[in-house]
Amino acid sequence: MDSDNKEFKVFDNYLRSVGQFLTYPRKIILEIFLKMDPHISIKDLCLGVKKLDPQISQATVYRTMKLFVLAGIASENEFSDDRKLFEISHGKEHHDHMFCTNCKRVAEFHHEPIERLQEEVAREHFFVINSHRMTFFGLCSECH
Amino acid sequence: MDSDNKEFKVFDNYLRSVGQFLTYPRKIILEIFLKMDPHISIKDLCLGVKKLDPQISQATVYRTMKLFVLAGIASENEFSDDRKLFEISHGKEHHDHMFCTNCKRVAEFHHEPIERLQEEVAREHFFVINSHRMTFFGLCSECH
DNA sequence: CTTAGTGCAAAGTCTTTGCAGCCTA
DNA sequence: TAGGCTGCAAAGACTTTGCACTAAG
Repeated sequence: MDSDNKEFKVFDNYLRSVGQFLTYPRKIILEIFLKMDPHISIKDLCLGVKKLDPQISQATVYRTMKLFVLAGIASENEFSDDRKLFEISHGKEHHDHMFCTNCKRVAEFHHEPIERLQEEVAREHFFVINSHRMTFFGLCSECH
Repeated sequence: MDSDNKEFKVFDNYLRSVGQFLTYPRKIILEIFLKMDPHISIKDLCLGVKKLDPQISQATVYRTMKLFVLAGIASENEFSDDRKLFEISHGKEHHDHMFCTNCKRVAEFHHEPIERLQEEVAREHFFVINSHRMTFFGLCSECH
């Protein structure tokens, strides 16, 4: 496995910085996370992990995903009531999402002019933006 | 109570259209919903309802909020893991949100140029937008 | 009389946690 | 040896549902 790629290094560094370690289950979970669909539910992730090693418990997957978020390599986004998905966030430029309500697929996009306007609007309202989220809901090119 | 204002009418019409009725518990819940904080959690709503009539059950509040959403007078938005809030949506122009991560307050804004760009971006990606959501996370003017 | 609506409690779902044993520095 | 780490099962939080009863046309 490519356990020497950037996410593994970032995660390992994070763990060391808080006195923790890149253990075997954590490696497996990260490996699966990187390998599967880039927008994945914790349920599917658990399935993938179980398939590779049935020994690893769901509790560990939950605990590890929280660590991924803290380490900055993953983020979570709720697209609908029953679709809270994780995605890899490390090393990716900020982006927004288009969620197809038919096929449930998620596409990403980035649009600089909107980004600039968002900052401007926030400034106008004396709001200090830390992050923002924008999602389109509708039908992707294949579904309409 | 102002049970003849527009939300009551819209809700009543919706209910009739699906063969249901604007019952007493539904009236109370709508009254409280309109009266309390414009961005409210179901928990707080239940508290408000219980205060006015302890007889009304939580199950009815849950069931009624679903009806509000179907009727188009309410919408739900998740601002953080533990803050899923309902707001009145009927008769309001589309708007986006600024969520203060410190005081947890929600402010609304509308910005036409961004709206237009969003439509343009969607078109560029052959995505048919049905709705969209944009939220800023950060500190409001009072919190920084 | 018939259908919808309700409260209650039980059941679901998703997520977290306590704990005893295990592993690793 | 001292932490952290893990699986397991139990506990929690939130939401939905089955049911018997009530209400309304």
